Amino acid sequence: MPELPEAETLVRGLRPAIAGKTILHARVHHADVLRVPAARFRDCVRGRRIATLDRRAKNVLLRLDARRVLVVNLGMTGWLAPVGVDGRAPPRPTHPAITFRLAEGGSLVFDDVRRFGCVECLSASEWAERDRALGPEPLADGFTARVLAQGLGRSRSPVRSWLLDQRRIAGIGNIYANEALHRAGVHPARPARTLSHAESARLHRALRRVLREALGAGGTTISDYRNADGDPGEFVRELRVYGREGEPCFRCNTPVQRLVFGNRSAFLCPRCQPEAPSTT
DNA sequence: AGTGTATCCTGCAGGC
DNA sequence: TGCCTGCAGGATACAC
Repeated sequence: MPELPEAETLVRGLRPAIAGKTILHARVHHADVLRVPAARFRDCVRGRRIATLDRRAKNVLLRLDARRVLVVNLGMTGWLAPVGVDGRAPPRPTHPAITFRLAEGGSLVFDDVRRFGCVECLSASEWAERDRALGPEPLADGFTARVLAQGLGRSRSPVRSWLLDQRRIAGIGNIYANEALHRAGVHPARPARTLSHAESARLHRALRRVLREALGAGGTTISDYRNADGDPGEFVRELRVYGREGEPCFRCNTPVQRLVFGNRSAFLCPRCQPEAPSTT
């Protein structure tokens, strides 16, 4: 569910409510979202102050004291809900996996229906190693059209698969990969290195634009995603291909096609996104 | 270096 | 009403 815009929206909503607070203790309802034994996890976070909240790729980062980082990968249905913090009353989490009780009152609940999410308490060096393995942030200043073109140029994999690979570029998921490819007029199955300069420049623009617009709309909610206030994202209204199989392309009226490769659905307009390279 | 497949888990929609 | 299948925003491991 959550890609970069959803994780970022969640962090922005959580920050004022959670930053500066202290974790009294953690209660583990479902240990399968952890990667270490529950007792070790609880010891790692107990009594720690949450200095700041950040995002990297699709991960929510809670920077704790003692140089520890609580890394929350939201998976498909993960959500962080501030419950009873500063007198707020968002919708109750339905499938709590971890509850962080806060010393100042209330708690932060990691809620996850499918439990594909993952919560880890890492040392500074463990996090640094993880961080290094992730590709560049697509909205950062350093992510230029040239950086994208160079990355694409080295790979034979389908460009949609390339975009989903967090080691190559961070934070892109299936929705925004498909939406950016449609806006750029690039077929998702095209081998990455066959994109022309014009195409990779268009893809660069489309990616940044789609991510920024989605951020402005508070992300995309298909069914589960909620921000820190429990509200859905509005970008679903702006989707041009994702989930629109058989419906007309907004640009040319050709029915949107669904393809399956890399074990995931790809959505495209066969007319606007030709299989052969184009230079226009 | 690729790709297809399976896995983790729950819920929902659609067909019968 | 129930039962079945397929599908879902993610990430990983495996064999080929």
